[in-house]
Amino acid sequence: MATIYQVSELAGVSLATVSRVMNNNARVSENTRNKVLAAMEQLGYRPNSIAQSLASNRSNSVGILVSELHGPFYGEMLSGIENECRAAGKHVIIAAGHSEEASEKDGIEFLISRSCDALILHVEAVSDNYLIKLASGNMPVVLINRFIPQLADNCISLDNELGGYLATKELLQQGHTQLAYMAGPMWKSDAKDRYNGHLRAMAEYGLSFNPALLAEGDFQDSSGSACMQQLLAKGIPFTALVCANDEMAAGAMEVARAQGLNVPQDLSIVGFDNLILARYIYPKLTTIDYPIGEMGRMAARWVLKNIYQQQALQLKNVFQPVLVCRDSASSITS
Amino acid sequence: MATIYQVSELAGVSLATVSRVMNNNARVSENTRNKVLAAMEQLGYRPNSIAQSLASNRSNSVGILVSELHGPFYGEMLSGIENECRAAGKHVIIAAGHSEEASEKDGIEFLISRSCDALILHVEAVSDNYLIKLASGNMPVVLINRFIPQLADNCISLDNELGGYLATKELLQQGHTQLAYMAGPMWKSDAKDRYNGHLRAMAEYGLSFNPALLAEGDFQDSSGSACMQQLLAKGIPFTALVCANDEMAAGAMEVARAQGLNVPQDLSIVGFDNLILARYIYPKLTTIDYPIGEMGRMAARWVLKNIYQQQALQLKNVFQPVLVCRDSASSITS
DNA sequence: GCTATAAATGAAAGCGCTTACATCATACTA
DNA sequence: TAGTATGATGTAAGCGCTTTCATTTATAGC
Repeated sequence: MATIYQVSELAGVSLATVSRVMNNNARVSENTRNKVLAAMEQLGYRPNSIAQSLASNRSNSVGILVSELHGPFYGEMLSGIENECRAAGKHVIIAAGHSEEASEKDGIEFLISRSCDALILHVEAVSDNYLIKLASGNMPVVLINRFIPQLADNCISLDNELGGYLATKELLQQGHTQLAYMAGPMWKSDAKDRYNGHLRAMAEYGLSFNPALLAEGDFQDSSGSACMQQLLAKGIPFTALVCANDEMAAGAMEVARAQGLNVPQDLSIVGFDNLILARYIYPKLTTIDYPIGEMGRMAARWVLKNIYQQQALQLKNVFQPVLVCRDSASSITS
Repeated sequence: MATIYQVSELAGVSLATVSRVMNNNARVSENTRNKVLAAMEQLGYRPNSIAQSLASNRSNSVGILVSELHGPFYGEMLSGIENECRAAGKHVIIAAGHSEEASEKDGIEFLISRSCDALILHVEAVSDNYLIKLASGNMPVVLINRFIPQLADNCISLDNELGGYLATKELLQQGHTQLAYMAGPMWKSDAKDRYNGHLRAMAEYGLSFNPALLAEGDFQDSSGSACMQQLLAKGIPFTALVCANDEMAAGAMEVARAQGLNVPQDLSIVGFDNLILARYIYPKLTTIDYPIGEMGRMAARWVLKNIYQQQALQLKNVFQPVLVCRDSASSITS
């Protein structure tokens, strides 16, 4: 690999000059610039970005931490971020936190040690305080899917409470009065918020919620199946089920079908997230759209604007969920 | 951020010694080691990996290029790689190539300039020659889902031809004789191989394939729907359909249902890949398992063994696809 | 005790860049 | 024409590490 030194030699200039034409941040005469470019071309020169980072203390790369690399949710988010960054000539370094505190911290430290210019984090296990402290350092931080009042400007979040409310309201409007709720792990704020939205809608319609019809899963489809079994086993009738995410809804639907329940005739189901799979499931899932790709893009824009001086960009911190009507929920037929 | 120099000062040793205890690659007396560790602890020292990379010309990170960051397929693969790497203390830098030649090359060059120790590539648009040339340089390269004879050792691939064969054979064994085939884009080698496997199975059963019952899609679900419409529009009867991947199968199934066809009673469908969604679809999709997560892990192991000297690891280059029987294919009922 | 050998440590030269500062033409101003 | 901006380029000091080589110190043999 050619170095800047060889380029400067071939072009007959100093390395400072080569650096200048590379970075385009100081005047260089048309003539020398051309000589340098020709030399670069001839040598197939590619700047060593590690050396650039070390010298400039900037890396042109943004660090991203997600809980998992697989799964439809994170893929969409990563894709949104990467698209936006690449278009701006920035690169991404990705680590996974696996929803465990130690692992999340470890990932964050790795990204920092990698001299990222900013961090985009989707973290769940780490505490608010840790993040507040982190953000008070030199490393710019953006939080996705988490809202911390003291860091409001750095948070790109969804109004989960509203989402839970909308999901439930849809069912209520269709005349259902006996609803079950399948929650995510309640220690996660999004799971709790969605549940609170549910309760608000219920209250608004003057319905009291039967705690026996609440099941807590872990956002995976298998727990959706398990929870559904639990709920049915209780023998308390319900005509509608709101699930805290699509994957659990899919698991639940499978069990329902296995037990001879028709969806939506016997049981209406509403999900949350609007994953791709919501369209594949049969019947197609009515759900709440979570614009995670767009939110990823927005987090990237936050970085572009605040770190890379792209002033023109418009930012938006809180996204509104929207109901997507498909086939899994219908008005009560009995 | 503390530097190695501050640590050495606090511990009262030279920076060379600090470096030695960090890297654990030279003898340091128990006594000094403890002093250094204590100093590190006290300062909250984290080595700057950029500087480490520049000095050592090793980065402890492996570069990964995938076509897309979203989608169930790549997520699984990335996850497999990341898990294996992280367990070994290596990190991943990810770029997307978007199946376009320029973009793939650009991504590869970025990863190289980032001083990755090795590259794991899932590329489609770039030529064999380019890859052969790349691999002949200093940068170790592993190819996933692509087989190039000259680079056989560096390829982790699936026997796609066998997969196509197995999918078709399953249908043939169930008594179907009128089969349609929905291919992926034929310029991609995996699409072609799968199709060839289909032809082999047909030939083995003494059936000639009717070219009118071949449709070429692009591996997306929307093209699955479009192709299905085309096929049905021709009015040539067929009782079974083999799809070159699950997503197209999902699209096709939707159209079939819309046209009043019951799966599998009226039409048997077999997919390929065994994505998560294959389990969610109704009826559950019979398909060919593509162990992409496992293959990602294997690619990572290749790197660990060949680059990071973890000799003990066992490698495997070619994976065998396996039929997964579910509900979308059944013996002919008429 | 004194040398031969090995173990522990330090000094210093990079790795490939960026960037503050110095230098040298050239073009204006008065 | 001297004096001064101004633009173009070069010089050299780092950035925070690794690693070679030299030096010092401990260990052992006799």
